[in-house]
Amino acid sequence: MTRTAFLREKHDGALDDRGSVRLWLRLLTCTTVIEKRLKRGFADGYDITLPRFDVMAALDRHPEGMTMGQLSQALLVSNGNVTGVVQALVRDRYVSLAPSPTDGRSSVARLTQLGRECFAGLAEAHHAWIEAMLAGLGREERGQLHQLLGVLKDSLAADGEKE
Amino acid sequence: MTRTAFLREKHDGALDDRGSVRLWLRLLTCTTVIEKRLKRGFADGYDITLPRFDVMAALDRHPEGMTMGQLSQALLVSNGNVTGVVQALVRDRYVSLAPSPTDGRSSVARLTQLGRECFAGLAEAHHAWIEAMLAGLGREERGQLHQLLGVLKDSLAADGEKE
DNA sequence: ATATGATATTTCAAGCTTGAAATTTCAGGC
DNA sequence: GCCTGAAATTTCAAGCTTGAAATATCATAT
Repeated sequence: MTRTAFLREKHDGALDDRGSVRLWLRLLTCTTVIEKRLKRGFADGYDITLPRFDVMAALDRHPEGMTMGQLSQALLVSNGNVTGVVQALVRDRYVSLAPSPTDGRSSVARLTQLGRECFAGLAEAHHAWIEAMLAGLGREERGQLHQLLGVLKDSLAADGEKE
Repeated sequence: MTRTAFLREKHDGALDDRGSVRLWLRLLTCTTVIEKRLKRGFADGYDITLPRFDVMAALDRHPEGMTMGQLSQALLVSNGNVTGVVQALVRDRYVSLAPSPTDGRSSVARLTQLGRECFAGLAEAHHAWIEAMLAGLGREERGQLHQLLGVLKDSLAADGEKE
């Protein structure tokens, strides 16, 4: 019995068939599913959380270090949030915090040697999981999806300007 | 000065330009932005949270009521989660809980009259916000995006089968 | 009737997230 | 040197989320 797998969609079977809402729910469902699988993968195999991975990824691309504010901007999360996540990473010896030499209010976060080494493995797993989840999309489809999401991004930016 | 609005993308400027990861980050960014705006809109204008709205939306489409397990499945969240959100809605008189007549383990949640009335306004606002955020996409583009996300959903379902 | 495994739910600790308030530091103007 | 507004950060309460453990109930075979 080779039944084809399918995924329930959030609010499946909604009667209010307003297209824009259905599109949004589908977008939300895809993102949620991917995010949960990544989270699970990191938790099961590497004992790390997604937010911590995000911080490490940002720091990995900025060997010179990043301030809390820069991290907050790069990750689209609040300042207070970054504080907690970075503290956890410092406690685990993956990240070091040093006072900024140019601005007494800021401190600069950097990956430690241990952090860099661990992150290499994390990034590889992360990439492989995503590749597997996108395996059903051809090269052409990926390009189209990326392009359409770009249009959506622009639409969101335009809408965000209006207040 | 009419500068064109744009949106920062999570991990913008990543050096590891692996296409699948970039596609995922763009998907994540769009979803995150939309979700935050909905959340903000509900919090500012209606003093309600997104999870509570989700529960009310599910119940609105099931006037006969839903068990906790059904809510959990419909919303793709854990059982324990539903318990807390429903309790908050019961406290606010939007939802009623009654023991299931057929199964002593289950209780059935329903929208109260107050809940139904409030939800009508919430749903209208929700739809309008989404419509505004998608305003930059034409009819054709929406259809394509919806279709491609369907392909992605199938890909996720296929990948999920593999364990 | 009862034992047993399955099912529905709640409880709970740990972690993420936000926004607002408080704190510290900076940068100019005086 | 001081004052003042701006900027960077931390703190904190409230709320969401999960997964695991605990409870309670059901369904069935004996």
